[in-house]
Amino acid sequence: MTRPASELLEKFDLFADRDAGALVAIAAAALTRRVEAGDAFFVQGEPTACFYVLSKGRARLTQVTPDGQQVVVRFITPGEGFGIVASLAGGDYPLTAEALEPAEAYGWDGEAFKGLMAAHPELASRSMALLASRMREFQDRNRELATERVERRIARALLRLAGQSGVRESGGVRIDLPLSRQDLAELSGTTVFTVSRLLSGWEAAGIVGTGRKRIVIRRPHDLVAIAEDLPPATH
Amino acid sequence: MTRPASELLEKFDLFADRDAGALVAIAAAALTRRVEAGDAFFVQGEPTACFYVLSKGRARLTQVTPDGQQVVVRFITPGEGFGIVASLAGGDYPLTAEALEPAEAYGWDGEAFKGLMAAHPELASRSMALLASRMREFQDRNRELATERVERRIARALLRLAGQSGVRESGGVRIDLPLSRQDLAELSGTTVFTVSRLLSGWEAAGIVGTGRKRIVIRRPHDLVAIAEDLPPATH
DNA sequence: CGTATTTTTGAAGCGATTCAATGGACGTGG
DNA sequence: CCACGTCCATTGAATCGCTTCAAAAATACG
Repeated sequence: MTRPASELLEKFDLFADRDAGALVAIAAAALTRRVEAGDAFFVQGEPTACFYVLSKGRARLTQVTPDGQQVVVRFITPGEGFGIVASLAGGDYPLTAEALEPAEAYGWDGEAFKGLMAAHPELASRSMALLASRMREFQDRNRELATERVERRIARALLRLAGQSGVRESGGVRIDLPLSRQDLAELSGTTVFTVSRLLSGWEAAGIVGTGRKRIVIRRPHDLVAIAEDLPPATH
Repeated sequence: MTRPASELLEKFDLFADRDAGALVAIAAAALTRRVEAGDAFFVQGEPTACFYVLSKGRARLTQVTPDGQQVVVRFITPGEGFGIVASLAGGDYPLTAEALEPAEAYGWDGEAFKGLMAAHPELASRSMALLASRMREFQDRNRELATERVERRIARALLRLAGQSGVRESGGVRIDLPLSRQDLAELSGTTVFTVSRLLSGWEAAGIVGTGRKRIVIRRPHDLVAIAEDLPPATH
């Protein structure tokens, strides 16, 4: 277990604006953890240990229902935290954090993190703002799941992913994640089949380009039109 | 704007275990607000002002989509807080808090609340634990909306409401809220019609008793069986 | 007692799922 | 480098759960 250099922490939203002393203290309490592609930082149901901030790689948060159905909660890219809810509420991890590629994260023991927040109130307030913004995401997704049709939900999911992990590329924005149709289905509450059908349609219309675990948004505007249920723009 | 007596605050989870001095300071920063049945503490889209804890009455948190569809986010009973997310994340209120009966709440200005949390770290940690547990609720509801059928979702919604506002009564547990079929539909992501049909069926089976804005759970066990998709118990 | 709101019920239709089977991409080992 | 096995993606056809719309019944309220 090595410790991250305090300078590395500055890059992360959660620790931004902290003074050097605070960063050193935060870094001193951290541990570094490396995980292979396919392995998990933590698994749903095991007792809560750490809160993490991803430094390298990508991860996927999933939840499985008692009867084995899986839901993708969100994807994590470097700089984002995961396991916050668990480390604050205690109990067991409510979800699984799996590395999609070789990944590395800094972790803090629940108690250590609480101690740090007590010592650095600004850290506490940032954590709460982070939690609050995640709450909004969830509220929005809830509303979407409750009121919108699959097509719009998938369009929205793609746009969100593009915002989070999109990279500009010749002819569009590529979603820089190993994103299968299955993932997309579990993210938007539908089935692989429906996702496949819709993406095929969009590809034929030139709105997206697809490949195995690969999606490029060629006409973001048209995708927004679908997400917002606007009349499709004429070309 | 009167101020609540500090003794009154003790009853609330959020302020439990605070010492007398802290309670006095918290009470001093509070304002009391009374609202008529049907009126709102705040409306979705208006700039964030206060975080509230309900002291009397019932309230309902709703969100409307851009195209006018409404979703019920949750019901609030005395002792529960609302507007937390907004007061921490800032910006506009993401939802509307409407009183279902004459209601009263203690409120704290966003800045004041942050100040109190800085001064009383235990309050901050409780707030975070509260946020975290709300997060879990949302995650769960998300998963349900994504994977379960309407019947199970409604059964779950009823059980949750019974846990929150249930009162024992001859022949079952009554949900002590003015709960319309419409509310239940907007809470579980379906239509009034489907809710009405299912409740009629359950009533015929003796699982629930219904009335206008009134629901009594007569056989909680059977409702759990539906929620968990177990084989129905034989009688 | 009349009006407004809430609830129920029926019939028709569709969006999305389910299941089965095929097709294509990738990586690995010979 | 090709051949194989595995995983991922596609497509079609059948089905069903739920919604939609229309209309009537029940309940509460002034």
